[in-house]
Amino acid sequence: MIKTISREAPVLIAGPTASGKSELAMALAARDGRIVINADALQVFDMWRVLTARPSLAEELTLPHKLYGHIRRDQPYSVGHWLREVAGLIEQPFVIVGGTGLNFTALTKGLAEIPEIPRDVRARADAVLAQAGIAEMLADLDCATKDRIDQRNPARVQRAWEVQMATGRGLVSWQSETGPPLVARAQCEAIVLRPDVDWLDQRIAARFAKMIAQGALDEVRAALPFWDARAPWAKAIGAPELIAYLRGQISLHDSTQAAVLASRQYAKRQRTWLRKSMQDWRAVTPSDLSTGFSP
RNA sequence: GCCCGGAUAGCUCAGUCGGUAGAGCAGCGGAUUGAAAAUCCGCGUGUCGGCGGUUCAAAUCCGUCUCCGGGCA
Repeated sequence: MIKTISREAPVLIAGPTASGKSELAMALAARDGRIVINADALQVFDMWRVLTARPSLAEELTLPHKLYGHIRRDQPYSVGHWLREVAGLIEQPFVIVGGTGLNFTALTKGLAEIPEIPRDVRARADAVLAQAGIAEMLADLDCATKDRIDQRNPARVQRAWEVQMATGRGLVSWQSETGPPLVARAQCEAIVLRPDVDWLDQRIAARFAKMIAQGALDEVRAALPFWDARAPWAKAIGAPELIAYLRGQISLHDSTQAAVLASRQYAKRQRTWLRKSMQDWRAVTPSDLSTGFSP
């Protein structure tokens, strides 16, 4: 199957967690001399290698990998940062691989250029939401924005509020000026991995057991002193669960069960995204894939 | 063998005075323009353990059988 993938065209690989994306990306990188660019929101953080199933040190030494583990926990990071970094990397042959649907949407459909939200605005937003609630925030938004966003979703309302406060302009107004995409879908070999659900569930469970065997607990223990459940890096699946174990709140068995469950639920959400927004991508069943790659 | 308690959705359990049942979790479907591994929305027919009986009407009352706990022998 891998022989049918273009050697020249840019390659995008999306798919749910644990579907074997990285392996395919590395096989293509090795075959065509491509760099591997990460499109996964959690694999950018430096403190997680095992827990986010980042390529191993050996793999990173064998093939050029970009945007993996390069963000410290105190650095702000988002799709916008990611997209700007990608823009500086695509002069050379590449394969972009990851499970974050939003990143691929931003890449192939464009992202509005909205200034970064200052820390103090974020802090103010957190306070308003906690003390006054969503209704208070909605009152500060323009009609067009209110109509567009999901008013019941605090994360979406807060984002709109922050943009309004930081720029004096409505979110929808900014979004209406979204420019052309960085990478056009038409010029790419776009592949979406669609594993059988039962197959994936088994892989997820097996992979978490492997993570534990490979030292995931050490990684989480190292993060314990500065643990902040609200921080983006703390959202890595398995991190809150293993923290609870290290704090003696639950057993390792229960912690593992909870992490595996959270992974499955994440995969479910990814399936919904991939199904809808990657309809024109080439669907591949990973169990049919034999990449032959080993570092 | 006897006594007590239990058996209701995939799981854990509610269910009043008899009017054929509903929560949480799981699961499924959906949304997604800078915290996205985030965040949010929607979806509840199941031999009420089996069989008989009483009743206009039984998850509910009675009998009996089966299984699971616990106790006494």
